[in-house]
Amino acid sequence: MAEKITPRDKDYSQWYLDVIKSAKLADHSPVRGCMIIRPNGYALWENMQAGLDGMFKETGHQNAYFPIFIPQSFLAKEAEHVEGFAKECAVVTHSRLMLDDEHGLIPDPDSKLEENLIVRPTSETIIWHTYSRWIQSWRDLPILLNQWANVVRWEMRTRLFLRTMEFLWQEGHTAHATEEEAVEETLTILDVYSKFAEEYMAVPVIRGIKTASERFAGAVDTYCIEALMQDGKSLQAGTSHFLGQNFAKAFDCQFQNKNNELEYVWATSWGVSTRLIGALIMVHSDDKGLVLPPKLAPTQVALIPIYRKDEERVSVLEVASRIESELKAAGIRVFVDDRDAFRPGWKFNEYEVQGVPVRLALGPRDVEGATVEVARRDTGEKTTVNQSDLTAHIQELLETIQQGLFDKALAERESRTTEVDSYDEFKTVLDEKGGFVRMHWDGTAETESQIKEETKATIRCIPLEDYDEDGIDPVSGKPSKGRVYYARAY
RNA sequence: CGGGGUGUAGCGCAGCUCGGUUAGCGCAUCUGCUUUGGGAGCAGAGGGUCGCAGGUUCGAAUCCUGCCACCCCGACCA
Repeated sequence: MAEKITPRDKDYSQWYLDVIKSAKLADHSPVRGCMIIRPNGYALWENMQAGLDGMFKETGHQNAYFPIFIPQSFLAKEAEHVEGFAKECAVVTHSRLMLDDEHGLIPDPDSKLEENLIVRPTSETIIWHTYSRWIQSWRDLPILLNQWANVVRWEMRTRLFLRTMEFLWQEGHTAHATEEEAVEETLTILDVYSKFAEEYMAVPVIRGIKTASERFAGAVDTYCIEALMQDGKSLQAGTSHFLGQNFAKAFDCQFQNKNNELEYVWATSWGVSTRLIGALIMVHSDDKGLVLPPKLAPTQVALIPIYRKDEERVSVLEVASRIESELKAAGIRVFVDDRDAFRPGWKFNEYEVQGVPVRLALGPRDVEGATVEVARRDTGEKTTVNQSDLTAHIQELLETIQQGLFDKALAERESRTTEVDSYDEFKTVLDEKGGFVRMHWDGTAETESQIKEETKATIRCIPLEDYDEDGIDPVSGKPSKGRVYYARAY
């Protein structure tokens, strides 16, 4: 691909799309708002799934699968839930097509369904319908399930990975006997999400709770992790909801507790999606293309053999293959690109654009001196390493890169987080610097929506850490219990 | 749904104002030779119902009418 990537400071959105395109992560589909996830993108998703899935299982969850179609009547049962999702549902009304002389292929009017089916925008309704049949006693609780699935939300404006009409995600749905246990579950998952974001994705996150206006439709409380992108905008990277007894009441899901009383079941739901890939791109990548953290990179090390004559080819490939075995034995995901159809320079560029953390070059000079050229994707730094030290060196380097990416992202976020005590300063910071702005909030929806209207900034969250501090909301002049995180967001 | 714009090769575009004979350019693709330590060079080749449907005309990518699709801004978006 001879395509140039638009620099970030010229056009950030275009840069984002260029990175995705040149790293071959995804394509636009013939259907507006949908995306084709290409092998490079899907491999990344598989690594994310593997990491998260392991953590879910460690915390006692099991996977299950519920159907993609939900009876329309189910969606009507929880009032706030309907309001939140009704405007963005794909509806199935017919079961077959027929050939019409005038119009060609049309839905067969005779096949109209008795009840419309909704393509799930999320699965609370069908799952709580099911739970109401599974749960009778406190002995049936808790239920700790997760499912990996696709969902559809008919969005007006879409962007690859960040907001698509169909996306892949995991959704956890748990049922508990007590409020305390459900709240604890919500927070356990928030921990899992922050740990995953920070340790695997190398993306630092703010953990917090959403205000009423940003809350999930049907939740009592929505906890979230928020990450700051390089353009100073915030991205909600994961949410964990305490649903109270709302869905249990809507689906009549009661159990007999230890006191022999009937009680509604307490619920949580939580999810992260392919949007995480968008976050990953926007936090680490640069004007040369994708930059991936080693823990999630499908290929951690790309080895490029260099040769001219046939006898060089033989000797170089022999060493390359030995290095490949050694690295693989150490659990490193290495790929030897011995394709003759492409030249070394082209390959160097290819792996840079695709974000492979470490590139090795091995030519006749190296074979002679028993060395390898090692290049880092994140810093561009090149060194020459003795073949005998290579495996240990790479292992250490991958950890260094992983940590380096996190440290850099954290430093960036900290430098872009500003505490302000006046509305004027708030606006100035937002326009000139972007990022998170920590300001006192009086806790009212009025102030929140006034600020949103005037500045397009929203309260990303009320943070769980560093919150308690009495003060005054500079917009309303009313007392405040602490500083919240404001930002313009995706 | 309101405002603006665009449909010509896989992708990006020119040509349209002022109709004319074989519709062109860049990238990509294919073949051959030379190349290979940072996106190779040269030579040749393949690839098009000009968004769709009508109309005007000897003749339409070009003019007229209708339709369709997509994009941008706004509205909307847990």
